[in-house]
Amino acid sequence: MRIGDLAGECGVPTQTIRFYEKRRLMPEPRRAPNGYRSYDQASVERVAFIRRAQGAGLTLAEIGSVLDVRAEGYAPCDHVSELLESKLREVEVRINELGVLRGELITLVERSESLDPADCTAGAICHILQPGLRSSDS
Amino acid sequence: MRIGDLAGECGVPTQTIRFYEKRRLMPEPRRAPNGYRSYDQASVERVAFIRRAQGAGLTLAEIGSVLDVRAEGYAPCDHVSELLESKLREVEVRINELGVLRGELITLVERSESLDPADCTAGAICHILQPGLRSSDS
DNA sequence: GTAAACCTTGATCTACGGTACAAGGTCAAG
DNA sequence: CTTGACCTTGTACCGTAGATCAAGGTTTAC
Repeated sequence: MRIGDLAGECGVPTQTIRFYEKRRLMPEPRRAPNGYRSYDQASVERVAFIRRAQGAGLTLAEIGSVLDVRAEGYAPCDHVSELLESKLREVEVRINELGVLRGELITLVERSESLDPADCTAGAICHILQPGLRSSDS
Repeated sequence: MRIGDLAGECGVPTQTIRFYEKRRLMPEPRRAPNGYRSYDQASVERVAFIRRAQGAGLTLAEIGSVLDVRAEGYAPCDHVSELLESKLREVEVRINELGVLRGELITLVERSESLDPADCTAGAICHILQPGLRSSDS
């Protein structure tokens, strides 16, 4: 199986396969006598794993660490669990941050509805975005 | 008032002031006879406005559009309202996306707790991240 | 008189995951 | 024998967003 076949089966461009190889996410493949990369079904599974892991929000570096553990002969489950839990916490932190921002935006939108543009002076640029919304202006 | 004074009062580096000028967020300032930039209280307010708008999640490009409207002599309130509402929708979309990801991560973490690492074969790399989680594998 | 602050232009950084050439080698069909 | 689809390597670039630094020169402040 040549690189184009693998790429086609996995739905990624051939360059991406080479890119993964350079980043050590894919092992150096066997080579046909003409120098062409030669892949098998395990390669398909490996690319698919990478894409699934990406879908779960893992970075390529994190996925690489999983593959390294597996390459050392250990089941990477504990490591994967940690990564997933850590990623989950990251996502929750981000959701909370965005929730705070959302609250501030709602406050601003409400303010904009209660203010008359005719009262907006050039010096302030726009009175919707005036100080006094946030409490911690230290 | 020189650039260092302005920067000090606003709590930003001097380079940032010049950067804002290059991006047309700050107007070209008057110059002292020696060529130094010369600022006044309006400049302080302007920088403060930019930082407040950033705090509300607006990009520098969006802030620039607000300042352009003001520069044309109009109160930018309607424009600011639209930006804030649009930003609010963006944030909510993002929160929802992250919520979906969060759900998937939780499913995976739960799965990892119910699976035995001893059952994890090398071929699959890690059985926690196996197909079958998502329904839309079209 | 020297250290700090200012001036200019232009390049580089962070982070992430690719994507696009360019110049050339290999191989089957017609 | 030539066209075209495939492959090889290496290098460079994209795009987002907001800075941040370097180099080389002038001016001010103490």
